Amino acid sequence: MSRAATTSDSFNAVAEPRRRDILEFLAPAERPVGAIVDALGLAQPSVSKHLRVLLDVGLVEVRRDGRQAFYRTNAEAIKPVHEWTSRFERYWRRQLTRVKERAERAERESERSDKTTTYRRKP
Amino acid sequence: MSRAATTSDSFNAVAEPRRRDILEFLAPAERPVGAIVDALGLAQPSVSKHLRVLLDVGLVEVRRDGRQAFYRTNAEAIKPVHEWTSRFERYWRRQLTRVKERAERAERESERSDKTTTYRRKP
DNA sequence: TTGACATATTCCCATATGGGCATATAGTTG
DNA sequence: CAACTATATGCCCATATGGGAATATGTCAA
Repeated sequence: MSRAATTSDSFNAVAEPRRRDILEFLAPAERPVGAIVDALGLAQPSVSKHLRVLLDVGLVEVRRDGRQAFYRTNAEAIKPVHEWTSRFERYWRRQLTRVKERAERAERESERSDKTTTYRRKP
Repeated sequence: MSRAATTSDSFNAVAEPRRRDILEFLAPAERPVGAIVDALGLAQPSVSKHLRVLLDVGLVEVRRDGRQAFYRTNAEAIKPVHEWTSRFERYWRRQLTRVKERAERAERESERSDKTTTYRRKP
């Protein structure tokens, strides 16, 4: 079935670096498409397409005035992502604690070796 | 150039619903691959592939013991995503305020019509 | 060594982009 | 109406998946 459509949810829409840039740019105040093009140095069609995706998932809103289209970030649509990541807050806090304890322990006991090892890619 | 590789960053890795499920499942404690397969009802090869992606971006860690591989969520790798979304917190708070004010105003003044309209897709 | 068990890889395929470029749509102005 | 401006779409193409099935790799037990 291939990949899920970016059009379906905020998580996918936000996975695109350029779209994140656009969202940041449009968060303080609404801007016409041309301003985004100038500010981010992207091609106009490209910006329109990204805006289309963002609009489809509700991450931005538009206000048309004459031949211009003023877009603006709809911050509320980012909340779901924020909330999802928040569920892990307790865990990374806990991990930090563990790391600290481990460091202090290592400082006390000079040396030792574990039977099992924990790997992490791309160190 | 096509789409950015999911392998490159947490944002893309987390865009996959199944991978989010896996991360949640592995957050409380490490689990062997088989446990994930059973718990989420996914095919074993599929799980291995998702774990591979998560491992590449550092979202999980492995501890090998015999023929089993115990995976565990590395919550800290989710922080960047959390922090990025946090930058919009002030905006959605502000928006909520605006919405509330608008509602109260509407309650007072019976009717009125705006010159410009704000659209949102897929209402 | 052989066979069972736990994971990881590889192949193949259908689908979804994202970028570049050209063109279609409006809305504006002379 | 014609020329111009601001955006939106359509096309084509290279690339990255994700799932399913089959197979490879590694480990343990008899």
